[in-house]
Amino acid sequence: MIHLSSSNKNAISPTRANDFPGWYQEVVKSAELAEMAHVRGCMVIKPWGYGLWERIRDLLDVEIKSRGHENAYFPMFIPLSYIQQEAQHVEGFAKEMAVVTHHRLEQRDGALVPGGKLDEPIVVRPTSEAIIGASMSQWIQSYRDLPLLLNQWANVVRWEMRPRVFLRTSEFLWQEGHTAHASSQEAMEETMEMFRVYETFARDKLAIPVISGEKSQTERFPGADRSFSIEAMMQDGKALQAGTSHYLGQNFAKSASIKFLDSQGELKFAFTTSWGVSTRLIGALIMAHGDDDGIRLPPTIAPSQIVIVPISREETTQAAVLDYAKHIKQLLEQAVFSDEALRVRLDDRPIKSVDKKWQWIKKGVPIVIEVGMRDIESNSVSVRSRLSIGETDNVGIDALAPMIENELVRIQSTLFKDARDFLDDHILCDNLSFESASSYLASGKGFLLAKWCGSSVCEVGFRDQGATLRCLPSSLEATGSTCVVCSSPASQDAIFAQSY
RNA sequence: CGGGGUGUAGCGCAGCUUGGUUAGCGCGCCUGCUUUGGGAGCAGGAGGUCCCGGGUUCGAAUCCCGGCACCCCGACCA
Repeated sequence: MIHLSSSNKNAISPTRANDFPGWYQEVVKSAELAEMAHVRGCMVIKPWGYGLWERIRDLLDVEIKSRGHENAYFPMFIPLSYIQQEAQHVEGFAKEMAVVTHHRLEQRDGALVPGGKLDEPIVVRPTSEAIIGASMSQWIQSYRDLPLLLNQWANVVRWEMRPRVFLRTSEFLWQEGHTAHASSQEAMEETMEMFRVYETFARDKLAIPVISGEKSQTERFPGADRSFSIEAMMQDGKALQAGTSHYLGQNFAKSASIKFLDSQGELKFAFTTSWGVSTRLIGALIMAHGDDDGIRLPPTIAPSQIVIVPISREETTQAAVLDYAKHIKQLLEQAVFSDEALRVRLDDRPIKSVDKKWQWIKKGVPIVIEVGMRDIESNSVSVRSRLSIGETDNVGIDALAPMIENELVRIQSTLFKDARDFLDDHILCDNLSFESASSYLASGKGFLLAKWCGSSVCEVGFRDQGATLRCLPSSLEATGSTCVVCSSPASQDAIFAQSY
């Protein structure tokens, strides 16, 4: 190992410890992931950030399709009357709906003003249950038409009060699955199946450990009978809902009239589900894995896993170094990580190599390979892992491909392990008094795993501490036997935390 | 929509309290030389409606009034 780092200076500031929100924004900016657009609450997703979304999309799309779902596309404009059909749905989304009321602009006194008022206002989809339900009602007549398994990759709009890039923007990208089934049991199985897909995806692809569980009644999706979420922990101890799966029962079937004749000739309402993850996952990646030098990307998700930086300041050697770099690129593209060929990028931009190095570190590329004349002469390269940016490893070409494959595996598993250790270290599961639990939650340093009696009064017992009931975990058990809020006998386990 | 904060070069900021040369600094950018496996050095250079509008004044980045935007903390949420 050669130690090259001559200073303790971080690539970005502030640090996580000094100012976590400021750090988050600086990571987004310095990694060129996105920037806020001039339209309030909207973001411009830049190529590197969109590359992350493309990875998420491509990997998840395989999982979705392999379970029999087909992609389709529905309009982003929804007639107001469709939205009005499901009462809970209306209540949940009305406050954040963008409404289109005109269909034309007119010149008036030198300014463009809306003209052509619509008879019925159109809302921009905040989610597509309503409009997909309308199609489902036409497409489904018989039990032979079921199950109907759809998914769409789309943008949605929710007029948010307090936008934060990737975490809460007025427009965001997501995937929304919508299915209809003949029986409650089958719909419930679908809900759980996709829930497990998200849980596994977060763990194996994003390297983010999650706590999965059912949402309480008050936290449920508007219009759902049951909602399930995966909750990830950010490095400031707050929870981030990273994916949801909903069992909608017959609520939307009734409001959209999704009916079918069963095998006995009886007309019945279908049972529907919906499930989604969004560009918020990129925010989760940042806050789960980032360090004080920027984002750190799990190799599975990195748009480029390896960046090769040629080092050749003398013009006479540039061609040779570039050729060598291309050779290394070809060599590595034969190697494999997670059943895919390595994604290798050669950075031959005409800027200083040391600047390139720092740029890629801030962008979270798992491995940067630096090559120069010295490497050519010794038939080797310098390998710098994102896990230890201050050192490089000199690796002979013969050993390079397997070494890189191993290092990518190590990075993927280390990021997951570190995140899991952090999660484990920041879940308090002692049997606390209400006062102790309150002060712990108010500090915002982690999750509380505690017993809950199930009452909606106790559910919001930590409202003053800024904490809510995140989910009722399916695989964790709290100590004690009484409700952390009211002290009456309780059997349900609950995760309380501050959240994004 | 409440409470606080901030708007000055691409980015980060100083100057404002107590109005007074040509508005500065660091980083970045451009040119040249030096350096040449490392977040380099020297010299020169480009880049500003000091958020917008009004007011006070001989004179406003600075004081006053009114807007707007962004950030942080709440209420709301993927």
